[in-house]
Amino acid sequence: MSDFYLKVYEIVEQIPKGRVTTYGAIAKALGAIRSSRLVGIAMNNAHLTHPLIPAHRVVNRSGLLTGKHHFTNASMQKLLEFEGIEVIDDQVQKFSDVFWNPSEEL
DNA sequence: CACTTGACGAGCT
DNA sequence: TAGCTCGCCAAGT
Repeated sequence: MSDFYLKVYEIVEQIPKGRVTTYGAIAKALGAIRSSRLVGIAMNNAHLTHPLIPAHRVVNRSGLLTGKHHFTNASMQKLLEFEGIEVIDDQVQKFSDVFWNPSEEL
């Protein structure tokens, strides 16, 4: 397990309830802004090594729920709405309001 | 071992 | 404004 993965999990675990962040923001917080894809890959493995990780709070830069197909049981949208985040058509509403920047607020 | 794919994102055309 | 290209790199075929 690389440090990158561990750091990704560390950050994702700290996303406050009712807030979301982006793959790119996480990558940036780790000092590898161009490796945002790796964050996605990390999330892909996250459910194996860190089953309780709130991956539903991580969306792409436009607030789109691109990873919803990876959620087998509970729908990503349902989880977000349960936390008070408005989601319409896979798009997080008021995205800029609920956005949590790990490099500024961590 | 080589090639493709992908939970991304920024920049260029 | 919309679409294309490239950087990045792990994991699967």
